[in-house]
Amino acid sequence: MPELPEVESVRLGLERTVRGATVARVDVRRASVARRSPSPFAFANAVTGARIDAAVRRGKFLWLLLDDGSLALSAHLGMSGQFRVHTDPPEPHPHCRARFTLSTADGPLTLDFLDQRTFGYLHAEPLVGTADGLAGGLGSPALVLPESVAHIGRDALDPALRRAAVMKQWRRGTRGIKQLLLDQTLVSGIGNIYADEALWRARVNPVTPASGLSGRAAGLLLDATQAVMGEALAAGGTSFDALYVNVNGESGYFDRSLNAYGRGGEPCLRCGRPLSRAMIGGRSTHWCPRCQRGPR
DNA sequence: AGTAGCACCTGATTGC
DNA sequence: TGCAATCAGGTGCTAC
Repeated sequence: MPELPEVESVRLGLERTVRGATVARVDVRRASVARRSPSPFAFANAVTGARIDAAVRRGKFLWLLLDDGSLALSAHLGMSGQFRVHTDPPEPHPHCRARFTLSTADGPLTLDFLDQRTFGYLHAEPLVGTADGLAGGLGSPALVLPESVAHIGRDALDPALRRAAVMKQWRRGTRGIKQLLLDQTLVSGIGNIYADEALWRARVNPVTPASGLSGRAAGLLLDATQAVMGEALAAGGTSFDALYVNVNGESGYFDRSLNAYGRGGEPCLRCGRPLSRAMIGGRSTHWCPRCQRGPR
């Protein structure tokens, strides 16, 4: 779930609460959470004793910079990951996959990584210099990213996102535009909810072959994507239930603003026609058959 | 090289 | 009531 606005809410929370703290102890409660590391012990050893300098994000990929950037503690929330911070730690929740005990100037702090569906992970890895996630262009500065994030494109709200390059990539593909929106190597951070919302807003049918999109339409779609995500971010993200919360366990309320996602059969808020719903590329997709006319 | 399909999981809900 | 099928906000590997 968590898409860019939700992950950004988590990043802000971590930045506020754990920046400057030192990792005193790591308890991996489910070995598979560290499956990208050689072993859970290797993961725990690598981060124990490290100081947290910053919380950084690209798209849905999140990492804590440790010890002046010598190491990244990467995290992906998958479908159901959460970070929760406690000053007075409860018994670990059944979905708690790892517990970090941090020491801070104000005393100990507990950071739990919860993940019901276990698609999320934690990883300790080096940072590598990369070219921009998007090819070409002049003067794109080398970026330092965790190894596992090196192939991910700039995120949709990154001011340095090269719009022209993204639109060109979109229009080159043979897949439907929805699948391209979800391709994290081109623009990152767009997930199934915001893809549907952006397409509805831009009045683009999800199965439109991307090659058939005019340059103007592609630009408007990118505008719509950024607008939707920006609004969701301002609202603290989208959540339908207790599965998606910030580090304090609070939910965002952008779900009140959804126009397409989850509204199959309900009237389009622009034209009143019932919205369609179907599986596209394995993901449930919602659109207005009148406002978002198909390619033919 | 680009793309479709599936695998990875748990839990809530729906339908028989 | 019980049990199976279906669905959920994501990514990455494999086989075409």
